[in-house]
Amino acid sequence: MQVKIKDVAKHAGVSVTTVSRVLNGERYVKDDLKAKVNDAIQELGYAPSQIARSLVRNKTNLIGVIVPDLTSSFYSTILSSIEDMASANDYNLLVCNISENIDKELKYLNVFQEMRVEGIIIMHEKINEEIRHLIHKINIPVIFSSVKPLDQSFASVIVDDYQASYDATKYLIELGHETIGFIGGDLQDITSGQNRYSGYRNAMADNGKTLVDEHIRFGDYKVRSGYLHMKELLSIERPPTAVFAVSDDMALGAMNCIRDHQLRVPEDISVMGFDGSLLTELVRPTLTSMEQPIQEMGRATMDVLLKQISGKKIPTGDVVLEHRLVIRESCQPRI
Amino acid sequence: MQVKIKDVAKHAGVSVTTVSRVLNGERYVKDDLKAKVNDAIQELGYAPSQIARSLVRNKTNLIGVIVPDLTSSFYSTILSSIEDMASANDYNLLVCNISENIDKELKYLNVFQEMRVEGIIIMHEKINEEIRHLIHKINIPVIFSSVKPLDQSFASVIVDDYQASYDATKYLIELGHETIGFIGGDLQDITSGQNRYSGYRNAMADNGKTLVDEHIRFGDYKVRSGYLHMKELLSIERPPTAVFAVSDDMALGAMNCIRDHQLRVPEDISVMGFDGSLLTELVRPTLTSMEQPIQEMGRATMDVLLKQISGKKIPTGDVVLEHRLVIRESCQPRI
DNA sequence: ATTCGCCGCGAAAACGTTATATCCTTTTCA
DNA sequence: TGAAAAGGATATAACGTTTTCGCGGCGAAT
Repeated sequence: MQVKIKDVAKHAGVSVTTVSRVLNGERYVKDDLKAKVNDAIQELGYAPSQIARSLVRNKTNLIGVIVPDLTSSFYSTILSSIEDMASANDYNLLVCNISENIDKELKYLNVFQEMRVEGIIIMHEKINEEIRHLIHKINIPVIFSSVKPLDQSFASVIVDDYQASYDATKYLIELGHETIGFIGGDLQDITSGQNRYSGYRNAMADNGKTLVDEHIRFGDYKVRSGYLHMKELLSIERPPTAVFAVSDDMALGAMNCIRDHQLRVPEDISVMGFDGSLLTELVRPTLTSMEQPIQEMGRATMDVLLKQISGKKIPTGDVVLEHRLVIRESCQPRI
Repeated sequence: MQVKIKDVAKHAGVSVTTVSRVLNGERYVKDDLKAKVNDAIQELGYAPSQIARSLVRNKTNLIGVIVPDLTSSFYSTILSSIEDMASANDYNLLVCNISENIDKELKYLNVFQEMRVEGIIIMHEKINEEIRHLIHKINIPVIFSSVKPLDQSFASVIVDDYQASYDATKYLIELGHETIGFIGGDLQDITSGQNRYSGYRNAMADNGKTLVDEHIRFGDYKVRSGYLHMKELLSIERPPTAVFAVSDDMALGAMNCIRDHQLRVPEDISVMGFDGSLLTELVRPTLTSMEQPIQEMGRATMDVLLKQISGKKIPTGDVVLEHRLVIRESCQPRI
């Protein structure tokens, strides 16, 4: 059986209350007693039970995180940054990896509620009515990181996806490309689906480029999806000279596909990514990408959440971070 | 304030005990009462407090995980697999990302103890005396995943790193390579440092290849490290015609370096990786690699840990999984 | 007809902490 | 000098559950 505060008290010859005082660094304990208590703690190897502590303090120092895919470079980087911030603020992370598994998400939201987590971070926006309702019901601060759900009542930390996509497309246009393929995300996603698509459309239209239906495809942000859609783009009569994929993973897939068709990036086709994940520097050619400040996104997420938890309501629901075009090797002027 | 079991009891007109019985699916509750209780739970939106439950049951359903680097494809894949198994067995994961930060590890081990986690998973082997001592002291089942520390008293799930490395090297030898560069890990690591190095050495010696000091280098498993060490290998007079890096990340770094020097993989230099991470299929050329069964490793880890937790002591401390050479494009016969 | 055992329920005692109330000292200050 | 304030310690009541125990009622077995 674990040693408990009572044992420490007995061993040190003081009351339980005094031990508790020493543990929590309160005043009103003389140094000699404090020393005796600390010795006892040391000797018995006592570690206070956070469970009991949480119960009486009504505070768990727990934060629940729902990640769509742990193995994705993008999400794991955000998570890593979130973990740093959490640890620095003495919060612990309960993580759930829902790989497209909607049931698991529902289950975990319940677990989070039962565990009395103080806040919840969600990194995807495909929330159905049931989940939306549940989130509202449980009355725990929730923040969306890197995505923004339709429901305006939820806080979120994002970039301006529309503008970022607009800027990325514009850059390709400025390089002289007349035809620019687009590999988008799920149109049911507002943030990364619709907004990025609109940005692309409007940049094209504003600059007098015609939108070709054949050049526009929608994937699921993953490498394989980028590969397959690129294959389709290459199969049409006059493939675009540049391709904008709304995730680095899909951009990588596209690059691989292009190479597998004996074409070169960027000489034959320029490829632009989105996210600024670690991948961009690991692949050859290095990937020009519309970068989200991933690290900062994690930090900002925790920042806002911690404020929500401590009761300081955030004035606006959204924190919009700056996107940044990082030019590497995968895009070049149209010759 | 949260609604509690007492409120449910009052609302349903029964005793607290009865509500608890319904919650835990015990017998001895008549159907009509059960229905009334369930209605009350529904109406009040009651979720039982795991905190209180844990306290009285002396069981938290929590498992602590210490990951060296969340952003690494290898670790995040193991973690993802561990999470799946945990979730399936109604366990929740408390994750800690220690990026070379030894203090953070110490801190988290304490947190794990205070949180009364039922088991701890550690994915690195650089544990110093203090940590070793602490782990022994806290008396919670601990298992090492993908690594095996010197201390034989700890359980672990690994591959036979020596043999895997031996086999990988032998494959390169069989391809006709006379000179094979080696980019190893930290020699202070038993599993991935020493064992893999010995495997390489012995495979070379057993097949009459001379070991060239200049061809042997030691990195830190990361992409950048592979790049830098490959640069050194390329700077010597007669670079090896094949290179074996003991992580896929380093192998990728090596490939990038080779390409940046206007050489081709595998035509000029063959590159062999280790791990079988997702990267292997994402890069071009695809990476031949000595694959660890990453998914299974996560599963086996949880499997053993759960048995340890339930008190069924595991006969042997180690579970050794099968490694497998997966031949892709990055290695070819020496011409 | 009495005992025995299972049902079906509730009251109350845990679980390991912190918070509250209380009590005795000692110090401070008018 | 006396009263109030502050310091130092304790006993006890929470916190929200599960578990133990006990107590009727009822059918079956003795």
